[in-house]
Amino acid sequence: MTSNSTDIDYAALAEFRFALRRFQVFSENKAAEAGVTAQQHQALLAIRAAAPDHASVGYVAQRLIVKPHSASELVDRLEAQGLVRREPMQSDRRRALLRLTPQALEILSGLSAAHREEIRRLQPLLVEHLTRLT
Amino acid sequence: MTSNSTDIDYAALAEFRFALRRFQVFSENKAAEAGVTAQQHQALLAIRAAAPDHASVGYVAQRLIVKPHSASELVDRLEAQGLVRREPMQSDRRRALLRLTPQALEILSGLSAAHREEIRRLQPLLVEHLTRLT
DNA sequence: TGAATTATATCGCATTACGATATAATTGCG
DNA sequence: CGCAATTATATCGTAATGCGATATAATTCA
Repeated sequence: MTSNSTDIDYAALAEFRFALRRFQVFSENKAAEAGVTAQQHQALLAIRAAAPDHASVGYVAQRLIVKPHSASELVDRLEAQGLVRREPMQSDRRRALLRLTPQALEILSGLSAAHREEIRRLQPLLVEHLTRLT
Repeated sequence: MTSNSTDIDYAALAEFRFALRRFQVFSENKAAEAGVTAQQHQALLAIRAAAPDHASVGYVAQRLIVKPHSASELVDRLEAQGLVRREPMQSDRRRALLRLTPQALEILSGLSAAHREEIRRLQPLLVEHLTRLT
């Protein structure tokens, strides 16, 4: 019996998810080595990549796809670690403008370089999985 | 000033992570609609994709990259929901052979079809991000 | 101006993976 | 062969984190 396009290739799906999970574990481990959690790393990256003076708690919530109050708590923890500072935003005093400290910039630089290399390493595998599933 | 290969493209990294995060949220939502957590879905998929009679607690731990006792707890929860049964393994009585119930097979079938479609939809975007980072 | 909306924050809770530890079964070395 | 080491799984208490519900302050707009 031959397979057709409506058969589900569970093995291919499982392998794809395994590859994604390995990347996630790599990322968690690198973040931990740098002294932050994976979510904190993502927040630092989102803030760094935001347009100048556009990084706010709400912006972090949007980019990490978490509730605004969860982003607020995440930023609390980053602030407590000295990685982020909240400044009042001149244009809208409800919003907190988020700034990365030099320490955060250094951590993010190292993590980003490591991640870029890992993504380069995984790229062929991921593309192959994506192609197989398409 | 032009960029060189050692500059870090934070925006590209952030966009890639955002795309991955959207897929993760899609997956969590679909799993929740089907009455399971994302981890439970992954466990069902891993068990389904395993070689016949090779699915054990330890196998789930390997494929989900969690500690064996975490996999044991995950399987506890699946068993409590009637999605997995533990059978004693004839060849090694330390191991539990995991079997999916008909209900689990049905849930997994629906989730897998939805995920395959979403992966097809996201494929060009993910490949573009991967290419940009390479 | 006052009601509705938006942005952020606080509190208690539920979930879940983990470390430490335990137990049972299997393996392998002397 | 027999016991020590290893392997597989399970249990318990804990820590981390995102969420719902709720609160407060600032802004918008009818």
